Amino acid sequence: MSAPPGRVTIKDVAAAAGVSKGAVSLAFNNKPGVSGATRERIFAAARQLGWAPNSAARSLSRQSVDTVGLALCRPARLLGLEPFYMEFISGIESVLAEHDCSLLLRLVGSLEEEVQLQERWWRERQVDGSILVDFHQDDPRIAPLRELGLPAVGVGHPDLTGGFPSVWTDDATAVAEAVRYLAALGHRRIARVGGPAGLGHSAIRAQAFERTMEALGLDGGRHVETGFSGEEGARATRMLLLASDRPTAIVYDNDIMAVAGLGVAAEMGVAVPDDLSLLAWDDSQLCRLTHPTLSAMSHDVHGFGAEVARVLFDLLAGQDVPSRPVATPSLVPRGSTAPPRP
Amino acid sequence: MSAPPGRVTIKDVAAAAGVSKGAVSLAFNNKPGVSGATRERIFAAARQLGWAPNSAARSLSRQSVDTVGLALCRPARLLGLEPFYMEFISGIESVLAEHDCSLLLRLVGSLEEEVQLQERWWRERQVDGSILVDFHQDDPRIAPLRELGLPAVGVGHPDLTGGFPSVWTDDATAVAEAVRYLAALGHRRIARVGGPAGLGHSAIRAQAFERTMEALGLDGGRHVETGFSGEEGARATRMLLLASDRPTAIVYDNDIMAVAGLGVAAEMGVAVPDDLSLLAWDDSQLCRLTHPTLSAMSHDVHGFGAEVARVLFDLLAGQDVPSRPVATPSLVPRGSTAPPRP
DNA sequence: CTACGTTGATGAACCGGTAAAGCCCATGCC
DNA sequence: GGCATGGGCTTTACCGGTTCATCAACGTAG
Repeated sequence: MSAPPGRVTIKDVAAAAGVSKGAVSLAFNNKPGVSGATRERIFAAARQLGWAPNSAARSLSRQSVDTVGLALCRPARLLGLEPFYMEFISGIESVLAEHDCSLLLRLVGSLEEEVQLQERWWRERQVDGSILVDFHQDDPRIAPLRELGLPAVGVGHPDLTGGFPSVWTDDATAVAEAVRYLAALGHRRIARVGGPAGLGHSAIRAQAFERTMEALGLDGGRHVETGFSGEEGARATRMLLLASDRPTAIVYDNDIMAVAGLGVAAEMGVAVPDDLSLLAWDDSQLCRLTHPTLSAMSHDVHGFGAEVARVLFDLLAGQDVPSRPVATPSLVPRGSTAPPRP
Repeated sequence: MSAPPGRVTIKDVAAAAGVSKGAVSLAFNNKPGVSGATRERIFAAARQLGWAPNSAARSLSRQSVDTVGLALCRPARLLGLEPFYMEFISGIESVLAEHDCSLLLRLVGSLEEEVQLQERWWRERQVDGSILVDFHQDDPRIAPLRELGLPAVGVGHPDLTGGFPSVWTDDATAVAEAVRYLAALGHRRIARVGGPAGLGHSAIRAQAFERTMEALGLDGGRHVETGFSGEEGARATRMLLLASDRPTAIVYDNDIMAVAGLGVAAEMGVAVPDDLSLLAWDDSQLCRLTHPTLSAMSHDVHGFGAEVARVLFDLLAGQDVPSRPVATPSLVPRGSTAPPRP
């Protein structure tokens, strides 16, 4: 017999290497107190028995679980479509992996449900900390989770994250850039199709949009606040295009809605970009697949996620973590924007 | 003082309720041996102290962690685009949640890396079992993971999953339906843009495609095996459309490539569906956003994920689990398919 | 009145690691 | 030679639950 299959523990390894379990623990955690030779024997024994330290036991004595939580609160149908999240998650994971840390992911139906979940995660010590996304204005998660003492970093402007250290993109500046660009092309009637009104970054973008339009002396740009789904984007676009003084340019809050907008324009026989310019947000590969290709406000979503994870680690390490912005999204002009036809 | 903040354990609850920790444990696990009155006192104490059982401690003695693993092995950029996975994951989670079980998700770069990861997960008992997806022919994960004794369910045809109980869609039948439909419309030159050749289900679909074409007496349909990305789909489409006897219909292996194909057709001035019919796979919202809308082989991806999770639970419960198919994808005709122009 | 079965609860032994204190021996130094 | 030093390893006490053998108290049947 070699491996007593199934249940090999540190004790077996210790026995096989002829040392105490303390020594095995030291060796496996790269701590001083074991000679090179012994260390070798221990590793050899472990390898042969196929042993790795039991994570539950380790968490129990270490008082940390090397896991962080992320709850996403949008209908799955939407999430699947938004290239943003997978990319973001992959960025998070790239950093977690360096620390041998895992991501606990959960899709929830409402913010209240998320609060429940985060409370359980934290009370049961299933996570060392969490990442909070999609802040609403006066977000209902803030109070209970702060009181709980959950270590968490917020993704969103510091004004929104209510004291949780945050990582954010400067959407206001990006919106201004987008509008100025369209205005420079000669557009006067610029519209915006945004996400849900309650969502913090929607509000920020909406305000920046208004302000920039005003600053440029353009009449109150119309904006429609809707969901993030393609269907809603399509409906909003249809509405805008049916109005008497239809806009000559539309800025969308994500890329899926922009794709939908493109579809609607085609369906209505409105030429893009000649009769209508479209500008997407959260540039993903999708923007390069359509015809015409979609101009977009592009940013490094993977890097964004990675930065969030880094901040969380700093926080967990007990550091005093200041909120910090990541690079501002920048305009990538493609085929869907052009000067309006005179 | 009420809550000694941070570290309230079962002992504190027991003390507060005036019982032993054993009693608290019994109460919280709904086991007999505590009277109704005591049970009440215990719950009251726990609620007041904000206590929930520490998951590490519980896993340690229970010998199970209520967590299952899922590793996805495609570049993040792709994953984000494929609506399939998020939907699939959400299906998995809907069932896991019922069992208070969590999903450990990880993106990996190669199958070898996945093997490493699964080994670690299992050896360290971070998971009770795993879900394996994207089987290749002669998949290199099978041997090591079977030897390891990892409880896992495979997503894919039983021929591919090498002894792991599997849940699968009958792609061969679906492909046949797709081809027959196009043939019935009058198409003679039908092409297929498939996923990577190594991928098991690509091979199955490819073979079914060939066979059906043959059975219908159509000349060897051309098919291109490529990646799953939009860019690759676009390139493949361009290639097909530039050939001397260009196809009048193309079947894609996912929806993102079909969208890309639509873009290419537009760019090349090929009218869809008049000059070219397109048929997507893995129907998602995306297919309804384009113009024309995309006909697709549609299936219930959420339900698929849920079924996979159910099978895994059965397996973990020690049942003997037979492989089972879920519903075959079925054709949803939309605007991108029509009889070829004479 | 004793024997017996139940119910409600306790205490101690685990689960499989980590961490800190302790022990032994070789060395260095005065 | 005596004594501090420290490397190498063992011992032991946790971590916070679950589980099981045990026991007291309280009917209830014989």
